[in-house]
Amino acid sequence: MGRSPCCVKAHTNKGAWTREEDQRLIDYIRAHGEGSWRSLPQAAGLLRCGKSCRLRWINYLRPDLKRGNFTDKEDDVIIKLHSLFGNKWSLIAARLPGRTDNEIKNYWNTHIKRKLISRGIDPQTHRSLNSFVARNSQNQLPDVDFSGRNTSSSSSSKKKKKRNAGSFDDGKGSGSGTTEEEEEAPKPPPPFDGDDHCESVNLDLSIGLLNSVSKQPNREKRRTPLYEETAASTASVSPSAICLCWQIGFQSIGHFCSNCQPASGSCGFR
DNA sequence: AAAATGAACAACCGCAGATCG
DNA sequence: TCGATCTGCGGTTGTTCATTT
Repeated sequence: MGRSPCCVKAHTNKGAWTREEDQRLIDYIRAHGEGSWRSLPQAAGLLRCGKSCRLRWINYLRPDLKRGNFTDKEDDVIIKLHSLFGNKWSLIAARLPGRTDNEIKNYWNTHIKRKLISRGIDPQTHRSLNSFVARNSQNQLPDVDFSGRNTSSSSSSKKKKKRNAGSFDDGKGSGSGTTEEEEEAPKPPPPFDGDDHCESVNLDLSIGLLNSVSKQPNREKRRTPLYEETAASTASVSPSAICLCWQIGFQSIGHFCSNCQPASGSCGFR
């Protein structure tokens, strides 16, 4: 589209980051802060694209990242938020402190999709697969798919994996996989029913919320701690907005928006 | 033991929107 | 107001490694 490339690709490294590159990036950001990604590589002495530096920092090096397994509650929050927002991974990540959109996206594609399918729930529509078949048989189109593609390569085999993340050992990969174990265990009837849940979701609300949040200037959004920003923007967007803290399970994981009363343990909007 | 397969996830790509001059 | 630039996002690809054949 006639845009200049984000960097001079002839002199940039690609692929896995080395420990030295990571350290350079960390040192530079500690000294100068985030931002100016385009000029950062040169300033930090890195032969990397600025975009690549940003991604590495955001997804892997940021000190506030919570590495390791996703908990059951995080699973549930992700599923519920996905039913509201679709593949808006950044919005979902904003509500899961310490998790990145990339991490959640990967986790969704590799774990949760299969989990939902095994429960008979369509991962995109969050409706029962049976109802999907039934509606198709009536010649009706399914609900709009946010991504419009089918990336699932589902397999029934569960493999226990232990990997080192990145290009070297930092301990990140050592803890993954609890949800896989859960999947193997015999499950009670699913606590989360796609149909029931979807019926309770006001799509107009979710769409309005999305637009409002996305209208905020990007740089402002980034400066604000994720969960604070989320609650504040949600509350400020619309005075009559419905607080989702309770619905999506914030309180069960110890997070409250400004509309909620932690002391009482109840949400004012509930 | 080797090859094939598939899962996991880091990293890349291209686009859209925001910002700047 | 407009074009150039920067940044962030979502989708996709590449790589590694565990498991299966």
